[in-house]
Amino acid sequence: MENYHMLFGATTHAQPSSATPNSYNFMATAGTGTSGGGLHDHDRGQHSGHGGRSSSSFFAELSNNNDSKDGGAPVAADSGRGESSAAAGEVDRPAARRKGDKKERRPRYAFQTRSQVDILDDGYRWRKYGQKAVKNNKFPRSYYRCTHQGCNVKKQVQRLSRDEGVVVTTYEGTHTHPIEKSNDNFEHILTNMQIYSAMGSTFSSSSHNMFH
DNA sequence: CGTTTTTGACCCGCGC
DNA sequence: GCGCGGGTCAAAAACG
Repeated sequence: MENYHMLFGATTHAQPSSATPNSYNFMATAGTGTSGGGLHDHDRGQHSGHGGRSSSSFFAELSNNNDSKDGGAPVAADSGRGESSAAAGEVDRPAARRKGDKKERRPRYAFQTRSQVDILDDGYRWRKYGQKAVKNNKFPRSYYRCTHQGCNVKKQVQRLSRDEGVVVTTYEGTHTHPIEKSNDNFEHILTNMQIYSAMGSTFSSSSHNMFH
């Protein structure tokens, strides 16, 4: 891979924000509240609020547990995974994990950015665990997961085939650990970004429509 | 040498 | 019941 990894301003790849203000479309989806009801917000947004508002405020949580099938991705807990351990010893099968489990909240946040690079550095460390091509898009979708132990936050990045410059990043879950890198970085983005339109819950109707 | 990326296979829910 | 579409895993390669 290339080595543009650092911050935004420093990287040459990042388009000079001076001339072109990055445009960001921000939206949020509800989080799979399987158990219905529930969904307390609690306060997990403890991101070291040094300075002004913490980044969590940016990801306002939208809990519209409406009925109507959830969005295009049934993101149930990660059970499944039968895997090829067949011959190997005994890996207990999945199953046994339904019912009213209390820990099923997994909010999803998505926002659209206009940038040359797919991966925006949000201060966390991500490990790519998959890449798949989706049907109405020319570019593949990349799946990342937070490397921190116990942090099951996932993120997927996809670029629109239509506009190469538009990248859709979808976060899933909430980080349960402080950010490794400086937060300023992110704040800087926030400051520079312009939220054009916040899409409501309607977004989750079907993923196909959205990217097409 | 450890960690992350790559990449094909597998799995699962849903629609037909 | 099968096929499609999408998400995940895991082994090996790549990278530092």
